[in-house]
Amino acid sequence: MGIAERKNREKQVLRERILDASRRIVMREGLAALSMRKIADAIEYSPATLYLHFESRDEIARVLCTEGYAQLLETLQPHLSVADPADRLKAIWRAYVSFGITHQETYRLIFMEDPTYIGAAFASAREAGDDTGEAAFRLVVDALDELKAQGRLPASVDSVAWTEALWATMHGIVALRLTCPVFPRVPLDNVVDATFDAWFGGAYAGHAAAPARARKRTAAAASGRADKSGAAAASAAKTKPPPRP
Amino acid sequence: MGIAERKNREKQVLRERILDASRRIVMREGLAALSMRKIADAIEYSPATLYLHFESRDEIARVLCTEGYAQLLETLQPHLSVADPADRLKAIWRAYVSFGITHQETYRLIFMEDPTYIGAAFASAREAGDDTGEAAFRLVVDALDELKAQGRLPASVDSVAWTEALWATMHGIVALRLTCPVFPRVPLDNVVDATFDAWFGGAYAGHAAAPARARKRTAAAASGRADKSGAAAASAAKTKPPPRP
DNA sequence: GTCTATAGATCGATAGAC
DNA sequence: GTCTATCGATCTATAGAC
Repeated sequence: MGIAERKNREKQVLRERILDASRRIVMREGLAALSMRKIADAIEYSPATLYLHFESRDEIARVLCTEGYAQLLETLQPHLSVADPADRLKAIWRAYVSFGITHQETYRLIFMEDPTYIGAAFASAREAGDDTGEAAFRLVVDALDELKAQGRLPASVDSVAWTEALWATMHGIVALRLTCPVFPRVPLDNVVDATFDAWFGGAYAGHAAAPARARKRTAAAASGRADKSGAAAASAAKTKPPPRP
Repeated sequence: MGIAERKNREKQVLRERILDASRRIVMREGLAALSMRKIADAIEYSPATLYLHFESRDEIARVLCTEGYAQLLETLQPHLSVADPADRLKAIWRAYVSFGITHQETYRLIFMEDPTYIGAAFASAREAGDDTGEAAFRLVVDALDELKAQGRLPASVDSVAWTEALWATMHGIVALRLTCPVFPRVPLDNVVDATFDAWFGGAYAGHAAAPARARKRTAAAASGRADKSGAAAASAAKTKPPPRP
C-alpha cells in the first residue's frame, strides 16, 4: 500500500505547513490576527484547502493551544528533579515565568484567551491517558509536602491551596506584565523573588513548630542577583516591554 | 444663556445614554461584543449619531475602562482605613478579588484586554491631578512598612516588591478564575487565605529579627471561615462559574 | 485535492440630505 | 443633530468547476 501511505504522508506534510504558518502568525501578531485567509496566503494555498485539513479556525487554535501547553510542560521538565524541594519550587516557577515572558503570545493563547482551548487540551490529554500536566501539579504539591515533612513549613499548610496560590501568583506576574503598562515598577525578577521570600523565606531554617525566619534574601535580591543554580528566568524576563496593544 | 445650557445638558444626557448602553453590553457580553451598531440599536439612534459624541469605538471603551477603574478604587476605599495593618491588607485584597469575581467583564476590561485603555486611564488621571490609584498603591506599601516598624515583618522586606507580588497574586487568582476552567480546585477563598497565611502568618506573633510563625490559620480557614471584620469577599467570590467562552 | 467564486455576515466610519 | 445610504474592509465557510 505504498501509494496510499505516500498520499497520507503528503497530507500530514501540508497539515504541518498549515500549523507552522499559524504558529508564526500567532507568535508574531497574536491570536486575533489568525485568519484562514492569512494562513492560506502564507502557505500559498487557497483558503478552501485549509478546510480539508481542519474543520475550522477554532480547531487550529485549539491544536496550537494544546501544543503550546505541551511546550510549557516540557520547559518545566528539567526543573522537576532538582534535589532540594525549596530550590525545586523556585526553579519550576522561575522557568514558568520565563516561559510566559519569552513566549508571550503562546502563553496568551494557553491561559489568557478562550478558556475552551485549554479546556479542550486538558480533556484530550485526559482521554489520551496523558497526565503530564496533572503530574506537574502534583509534583509542586509534593514539594510542599516534603518541606512540611522536613519541618521547614508548618504542618498545618494546605499544600493544594498553596500550590494554586503559587500558580496564581506566577500567572499574575506574567499576565499583568502583558496587559498592564505600569507593572512592574521594580524589576520583574524582584517580584518573583519577593514571592519566594514570603513563601519559603523560613524554609531554610529548619524548625518544626515555629520555624525562625531568616528573611535576609529580599534585600540581596533587590540589588544585583548573581543567581543560583536552577534559575532559568533571569535574563529573558528582565527588561522586555510589552509590544502588544 | 439658558438655551445653550439646556442644549448642552441634553447633549450630556445622550452621552450618558450611550455610555449606559455600552456598559450594559460590555457587562453582559464582554468588550468584543461592543459595536457601534449594537449601541445605536440599544438607544434607538443611528450609528452615525454616536460619532457626534465619541470619536470612535475605542474612545467609548477607554471611558468605560476609566470608569471601571474608578469603581474598583471606590470599592477598596472603605478598607483602606482598617486599623490593624495586617487586617487592612487582607480586607483590601479580599475586596479586590471580590470585585474581580462579581464584576468579571468590568475587571476584564480594566486589566485583561487592551493595555492602552488602562494606560490612558492612568495618564488622564495623572493629568487631572487625581492620584487615587497611586495613593491606594502607596497605602499597601505603607501597611507593609507599618508591619515592619512593628517588628511583625523582617526589616529586610522590600515593600514595593511585596506590594507588586501581592497584586500579582490577587490578579492571578481573578484572571485564572476567568480564563482557566480547572482553576481553582479548592474553594477560591481558600486560595486567597493561603496567600495571607504565607505572607502574614507570622505577622501576628510580634518579634522583630526572626518572628516566630504561628501558621495555624490555613487549617482553620480551609474549613468553615466565620470570618473577621473587613472581609467583603466571602460569599460573592465563592461558587460562581465562568460564563464566558 | 485544489481551485475560483461567492454567499452571508460582521464591522468602523463618513458623506450628504433634511 | 440626526438621519439614510453607503464605502470599504474585514471575516468564516461552502458550492461547484477542474
